[in-house]
Order: sequence, then C-alpha cells, then structure tokens
Amino acid sequence: MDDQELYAIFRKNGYKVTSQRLAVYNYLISREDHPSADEIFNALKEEHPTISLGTIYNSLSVLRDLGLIQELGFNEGSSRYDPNTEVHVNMVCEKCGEIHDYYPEFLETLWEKITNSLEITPTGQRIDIYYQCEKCSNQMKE
Amino acid sequence: MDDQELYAIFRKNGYKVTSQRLAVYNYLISREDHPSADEIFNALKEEHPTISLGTIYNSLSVLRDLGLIQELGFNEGSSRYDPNTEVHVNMVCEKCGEIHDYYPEFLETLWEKITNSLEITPTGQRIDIYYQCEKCSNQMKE
DNA sequence: ATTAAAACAAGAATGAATATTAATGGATGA
DNA sequence: TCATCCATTAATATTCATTCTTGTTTTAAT
Repeated sequence: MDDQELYAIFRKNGYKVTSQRLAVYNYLISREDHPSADEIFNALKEEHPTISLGTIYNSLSVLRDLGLIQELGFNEGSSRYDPNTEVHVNMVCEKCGEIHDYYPEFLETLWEKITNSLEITPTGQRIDIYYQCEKCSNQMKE
Repeated sequence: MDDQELYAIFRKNGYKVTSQRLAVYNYLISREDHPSADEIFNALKEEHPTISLGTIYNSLSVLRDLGLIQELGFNEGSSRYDPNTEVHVNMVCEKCGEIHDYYPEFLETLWEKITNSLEITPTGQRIDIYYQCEKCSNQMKE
C-alpha cells in the first residue's frame, strides 16, 4: 500500500492525513517484527523531534480502527502492533518476546475449514504459537 | 482433576497447599467462560473474607507456571484466565468481551498439520476468533 | 510442640494506556 | 490576504491493572 492509498483511506473515513500517522504506519510496515508503542516512539523521535508518545498511541488507535493494523495484547508488558491483518501465525518467543509472522502451507484452507463450521462471521482472528527462539534456547544451555 | 491431585502437583513443585490456591483453581474450572482476576476476587470474597486481590494474582501466577491454566492478555482491560490449556478456539466477543471455548471438528488434526511443519517445539498456543455475540449484535440493531 | 520457610493481607508503588487541555496548523471562506 | 474553524497535536494529569513491600500468619517437616 503506497501513501496515496493511505491518503484515500484516511479521508474516506473522515480522518485527516498527517505526517505523524503516515510515519507510524510506514514505520510499522518497514519492520518484520511487531514493535510496541514505545519502540515506535523512540524510532520516530529522530525524524519527528516533537512527536509525543500520546500521538503514537492515537495514531495506532486510528490505524487499528481502520483495520489497517492489528493490536496484540499480551500477558506482560505492552501491546505489540502488527501491520498484517490477514490470517497468519504469530511466532512468539516466550523468553525475549520477539515475534515474527509465519505462514504454514495451506493455512488459509485449514482456517476456512475451521471458520466454515461457525454460524457467525468472524471480524478478526489471532493465532499465536509460543516457543523459545534460537537465541534464547542457546542462552539457556550456557 | 480433584483436590488430591492438585495437592500432589503443588507439593511436587515445591509449592505449599493453601486454601486460597485451591479456591482460585476450583472457581476457575467451575466457570464456562474465563474470568478476570477481579471477578475471581469478588466471587471468592464471600467464602474467604480476608482474601486479597494480590493473593488472587499470586495464585493465578502459580497455576499458570504449573501449566494448569492459561493467561490470556488482551488489548484493553485485564487478563482473562482459562483453565483449559489444550488446543482450542477462544470465541471472543469484541463488544462485551465474553469468551467461550470452541472445539471445531478435526481441530487437533488441523493443528498438527500446522505444528508439524515447524522446526521447533511449541510450548503453548492461542487461537482467538473475534466476533459479535448474539446479545451484542441484537443490541446494535435496536 | 517447635521452627523455618512459604504464603498471606494490606496497602504502596509501578507502568502502560487513556483523558484532558491548551496550542498548533491546515483548510475554508470573506 | 486575513480571520475563523476544527481536527490534531504535545504536554501533562489521571486511571487502572498488576506488581512489590512490609509485617503477620500458615504450612509442614522435625
């Protein structure tokens, strides 16, 4: 999705196009993992010296309400933000919290088998697999 | 699982058996949905007049660390506690937050297809489907 | 029964997230 | 061009779930 498409989505829904919102979204899609609001804040401070953490939260809420991103709440710590709203698996390291997306073969077909049996229409989904990433399981051995 | 089995699990892992821990676990398995710490606290106050919210959190942490329950963190509000740690689907109403478990046909087989493709061994999983429950979608129409 | 370790209750502290408020800066029309 | 409007922003205060601290009580081994 390029910025022009974003502009259109914002305006169609009555939101103004602001450099802060664009920056948050573009930063999110630039990353493979799913950063927290604070991480985004620290990353954008350099190019946007006056941006505030409140604005980050605000922008993330707008993006989430527009369905452009998904917010992932966890047991501990802060929420993480995922620019991918399609069906996929979040591989979550239970030690360091690192997250990356995973697309098993035939996932969409399998997921359809599950959702087809429902009487209602889902508005979203979340699939997490918890494990220990290579880095963390190596540290355990030492 | 009866209380005797619980006793054994606690002791085997170096935890003492306390009435508070038993009460929290037994209350959880008595419920179809997945209450929050505060709900558990309010429910147990009658039979345990001196119990504190801190103790609820403590007991829940112990039960979680023993693998007896799963903690589900969400974007908004408090964590919810699920005494079912097997593979299942959490049906989460995005309006009122009500949760109930769902077991689609062949879920275990489908899930094995997904996890078999992994190089690592998962330590846990979480599958949520977000939707609007009947009560909430009826309220929207009015 | 004695005793040490673990767990408890009560309340303070923490920290993520939201709410509030005044300032900012485009857009619009005179 | 200028003034006004209004959503958004930045800064700050506040909320609320959860964790931590302290002193007391309970558990369970001896």
